[in-house]
Amino acid sequence: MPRDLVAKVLKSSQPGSTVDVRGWVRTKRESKGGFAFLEVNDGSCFGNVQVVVDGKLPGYETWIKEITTGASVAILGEVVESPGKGQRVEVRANEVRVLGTADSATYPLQKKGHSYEFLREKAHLRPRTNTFGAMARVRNALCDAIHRFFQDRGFLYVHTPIITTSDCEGAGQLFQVTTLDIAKLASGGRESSGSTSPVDYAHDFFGKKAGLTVSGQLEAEIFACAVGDVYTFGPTFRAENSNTTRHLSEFWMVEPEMPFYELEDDMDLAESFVRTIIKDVLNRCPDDLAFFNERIEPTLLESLHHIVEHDFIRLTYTEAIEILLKSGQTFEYPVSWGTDLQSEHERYLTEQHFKQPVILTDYPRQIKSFYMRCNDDSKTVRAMDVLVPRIGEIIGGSQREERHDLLVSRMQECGLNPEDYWWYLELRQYGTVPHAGFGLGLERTLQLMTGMHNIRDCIPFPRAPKTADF
RNA sequence: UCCUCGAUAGCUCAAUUGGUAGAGCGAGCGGCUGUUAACCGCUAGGUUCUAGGUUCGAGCCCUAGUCGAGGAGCCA
Repeated sequence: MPRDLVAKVLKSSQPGSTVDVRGWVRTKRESKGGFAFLEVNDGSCFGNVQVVVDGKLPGYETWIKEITTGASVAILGEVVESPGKGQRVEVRANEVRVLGTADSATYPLQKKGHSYEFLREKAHLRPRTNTFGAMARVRNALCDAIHRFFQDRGFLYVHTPIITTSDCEGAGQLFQVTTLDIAKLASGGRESSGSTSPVDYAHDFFGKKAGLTVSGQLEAEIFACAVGDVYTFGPTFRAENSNTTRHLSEFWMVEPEMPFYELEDDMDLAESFVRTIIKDVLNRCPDDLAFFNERIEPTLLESLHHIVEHDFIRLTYTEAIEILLKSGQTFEYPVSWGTDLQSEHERYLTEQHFKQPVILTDYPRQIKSFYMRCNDDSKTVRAMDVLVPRIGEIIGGSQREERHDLLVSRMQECGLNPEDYWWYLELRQYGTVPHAGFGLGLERTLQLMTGMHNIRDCIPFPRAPKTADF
C-alpha cells in the first residue's frame, strides 16, 4: 500500500508534494463558507494531519455529511504550508473518499475526554484515542529497546514453555490447563476408570496436572547453563484474585539468566538495563511521552530523566529496615526484621528517603524463594529487588543456589518435594556454575514510562479477575 | 480475598429532610467563522445497576446480589 504515513507528512513532507493519506477522522470543523477542516490520524505518530477540503470538490455536499468523528477516509492531496497556527504543513485535498462511516449518534468515542473505566469497556476502539495510541507506540518502543539491549550484549532469546507441569517456585496460583470434561465431573461423572478419586490426571491431556506458566526462570536456567547469557520475553499467568492497579492475570515478563554471574553482576546488569531502555524510549517517543507528561503525570519526564542520569541506591534489606525504624514515620504495618516490606515501606524509601530507584539485597531467607543462594550468615539469601518511585517493585532477581545439597535442603525447608525438581537439581549435579538472573514486569515498566495509574491501561487487552473480554 | 466508596441521559456528573428527574459535553437541525477541545441558538434524549422490602409516596431508607473504582494482601 503506497500510502503516506501521517508521521512522514508532518515531519518531512515538503510543500508541493502530492500525498495519499489514509486514516481515521478525529474531528471535523465544517464551514458553511464552503470548506471544512479534517483532523486525520493513522496511528503512525501522536499528531493528526489537518486536511483542508474545498467545498467545490465533486460531491462535497454529499460526502462531507458522511465524514464524522471515527470515519475512515482516503485523502489524495497536496502538501502546503499552513497559514494557521498549530501545524507546519497541512494537506489540501484534491480527492476525498469515505472508506467507512461512523454513525455519530452511536459511535462511542467523542471529541471530549473519556474516563479510563469507560474506555476499558471499549477496548476495540480505545486504540483510536490519543492515550492508547501513545501507549501502543511506547509499548512497542519499549519492547524493541528490551530486545536491542540484550541482542547488543550477545544474549540469546530463548522461548520457554507457556504450558507447564511444574508449579515453579511454588509461588503464584496456576491457571489449570485441562481437556477433562469439567461439566461431567461436576455432575458426578468419572474421568478415570477404576479410581476412587473423581479426577485422575493420568487421563488428562498431558498425563499429569498442567497449568499456564508463572515464570520461565527455571527453564531459562537450563539454557543459561548451556549456551551462556539468555533471556526470555513472553506472557506469564497468575490466577491470583488480585484486584489492584498493579496486577494482571496475564502479563509480559522479561527474564534474563546469566551463567558465571554473582549478585553484584546481576545488579549491574539490572540497573544498566532499566536505565538504557528508559533512555531509548525517551529518545524514540518524545511526542507520546510529552502527552503523558502533560495529561497524566506532570512529574513524568523529570522523573524518567532523573532515573537515566543517576546511579541507583544499593543497600541491604537489613540496612533498609534500620532506615525505616529510624524514620520517625508511623506506618500502618510495623517494621521488623524478618517480615517482608509493605508497599508503604517501599514507597517511603523510593519516594521520600532516597527519591530515586533503590536496589535492596540480602533478604531474610524465610520470605524468599527456594532457589535463591544462601548467604554464609545462614539468615539471608542473595536476592535483589529493584524498587522505583510510584510503582514499587519492577524487578525481582537473585543469584541462584548452585550447590546441590544446599538446594535440596532449601527445597525441603520450603515444603517442596525435591523429586519434582529432579531436572533442576541435575543442573547442580553435572557441571554446576554460579549464575543469576532477574525478572522485569513489562506493564509495570510501562506504568513507570507513561505515568498511567492503572496497569490495565498499559496492556491492549487486560486480563484480571472477572475481566477477559475482547 | 479484605476495607472504603460508587452505579442517574451516549459521556462526565448534580438532585436539600423521602415529595413531578437536572446541567455541561456529545448528537440532530439552523446560524457564523482559515478553523484547530471552534463559537452561538433551538430540539430530541431516562424502566435512576438487578431482585426484594419499608412507606400514602423511594434516585434517596433497609436486605441480598452484580459490576466498577481506590487502598491492602499476594507479587512482576
